[in-house]
Amino acid sequence: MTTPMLTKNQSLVFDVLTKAEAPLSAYTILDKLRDQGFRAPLQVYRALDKLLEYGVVHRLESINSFVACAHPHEDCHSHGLVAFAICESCGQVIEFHDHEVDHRLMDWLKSQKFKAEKSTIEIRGHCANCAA
Amino acid sequence: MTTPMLTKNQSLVFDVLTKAEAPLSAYTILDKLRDQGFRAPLQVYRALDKLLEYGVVHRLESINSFVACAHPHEDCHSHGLVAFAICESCGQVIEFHDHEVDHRLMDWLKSQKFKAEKSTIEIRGHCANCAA
DNA sequence: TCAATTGCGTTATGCTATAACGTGTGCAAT
DNA sequence: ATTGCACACGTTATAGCATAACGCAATTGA
Repeated sequence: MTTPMLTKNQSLVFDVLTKAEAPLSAYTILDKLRDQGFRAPLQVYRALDKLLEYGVVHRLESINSFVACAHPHEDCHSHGLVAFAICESCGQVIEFHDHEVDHRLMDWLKSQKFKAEKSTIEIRGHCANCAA
Repeated sequence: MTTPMLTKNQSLVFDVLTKAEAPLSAYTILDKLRDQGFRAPLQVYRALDKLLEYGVVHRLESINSFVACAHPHEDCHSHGLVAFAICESCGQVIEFHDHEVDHRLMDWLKSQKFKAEKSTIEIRGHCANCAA
């Protein structure tokens, strides 16, 4: 999908996520944008919905947070499953695409006649820096 | 880990999950146990915490729900990663263990010097019955 | 006996997400 | 030009998920 021009709210939310060093919750984003006129959660969620749809932002289900896509120039939908390693100390996220994991899972789903639509692969732990 | 004797609350919660045909949220479990004397969310969450620790229940992060382990006689921790296919129509969950996906992800994590602690693999879509 | 641990019950609170309403703007079709 | 539509936006209210903090009771082991 080609990403269309972002609206003002979408740009504000995207910028906050891009500049962040770790995933942010919707309410954290809201707080960071109060000075820009944001007042309610829906303003954030609506922008996030679009950014997710465009594939430029990912949602991390296991920590109820959002992160800018680490590969902004490619289409995340085109390189299959996305996996995330999330450091529970520093919050850093490493994004990972692997066709082999992808194929293996898809083969299994096929054998179950299961039609996949959305997938989540998230590993929580500690990154190289934080693993004491 | 050997599962110790369950307490009364833990047994009640576990029974509800075992008899359910789909994952249940903590608040749904609470409602089902009001007749048994449950009054507050914490009673459910505390039982769930223990059941998760014992490995007899799984948490589905992407839908904020809980499901009894499909392989109650084995130790889910011993066969590596667990993956779930979740039907968005009927709610049915198929649990899946695959060493190849496991190894592949673990190798990648190792290459990143990332110490994995908890993992989530969840695929949402439609099961064979519900895929129109 | 005393202290430590564990489970339990209760109240209150905080965090996450969406429903439902209405407004304004741009744009295409008639 | 006006009508109708689609879309983004703003606001208030509410629903749904999860935990903090308190105190009590039972158990265990030094």
